[in-house]
Amino acid sequence: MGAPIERLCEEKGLKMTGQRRIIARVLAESDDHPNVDQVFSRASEVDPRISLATVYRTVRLFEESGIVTRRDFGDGKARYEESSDDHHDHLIDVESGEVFCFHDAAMEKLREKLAKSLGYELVDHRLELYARPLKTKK
Amino acid sequence: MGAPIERLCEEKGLKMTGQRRIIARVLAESDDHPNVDQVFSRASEVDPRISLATVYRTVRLFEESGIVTRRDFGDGKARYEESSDDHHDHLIDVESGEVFCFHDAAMEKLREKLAKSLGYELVDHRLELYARPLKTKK
DNA sequence: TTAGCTGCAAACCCTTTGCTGCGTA
DNA sequence: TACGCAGCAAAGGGTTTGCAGCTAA
Repeated sequence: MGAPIERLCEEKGLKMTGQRRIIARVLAESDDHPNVDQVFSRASEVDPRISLATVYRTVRLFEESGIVTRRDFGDGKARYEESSDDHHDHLIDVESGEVFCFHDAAMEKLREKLAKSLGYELVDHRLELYARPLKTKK
Repeated sequence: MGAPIERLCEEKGLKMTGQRRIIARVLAESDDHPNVDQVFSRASEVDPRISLATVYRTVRLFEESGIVTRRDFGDGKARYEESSDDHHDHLIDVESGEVFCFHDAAMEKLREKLAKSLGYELVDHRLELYARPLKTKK
């Protein structure tokens, strides 16, 4: 890990700057879908001279390059996660705000079927479950 | 129709102003999930003196009162639709931008099951299918 | 009459962008 | 060296809000 980003910058003729390296690492090490402010503060811990504008630019660059995926869980702030092959969905714990990923094949199939039955070909989707921890006992 | 909003304003001790009546009617008559600008321009056709701020305030008031539901299809603008009992989902035609509502019981059941299997109780969800019309023939 | 509402414009928040100096290749 | 990149601050787009006058009840 760490390598893919540098390889990609090469491929695209991009310069591998210190800032990009740091932001890439922050994103790779975060599994909590951080928003830009969070990426910014984590990157700032490594190098306090990084600016918010650079984080915005870099994160967008990475998104356009397919390295990261932008998410939007309805709080008005974009969140980012490393791109992965499995098209997973998210469960948001409404009490803690934590986000969990999951993948369900049956659901995926159902989505395809549904779109087709409506005369459409699925190109993307968004599924978020907002849920509260089950109280197994009082 | 039309009545429910007035009844609700009474219940909440709200004044039934001309603006609210117009905005309520616009929302009731729209089935295309308009954003605030669209509500504003439709309301302006009825009474050009209505301000954008009033539309924002009213639409929010209606949302808090449960009369309308706010949606967010990822374009950065809130969209509104009359609240309904069926928890339907949306299919967005990525070519035309049109939005269709649908409801699928199997999917609903699957969501509940999934949340439970993760140790959660579902309180809300969001499902959007972004799709392209099937070309049945050239 | 009066509490609540509207219009206007300014303020907010997140995000993008123009410009100038800096650093990678 | 040269072009791309970073930092700063200002601008942008959607949404909210402070204030003073207006209006439904």
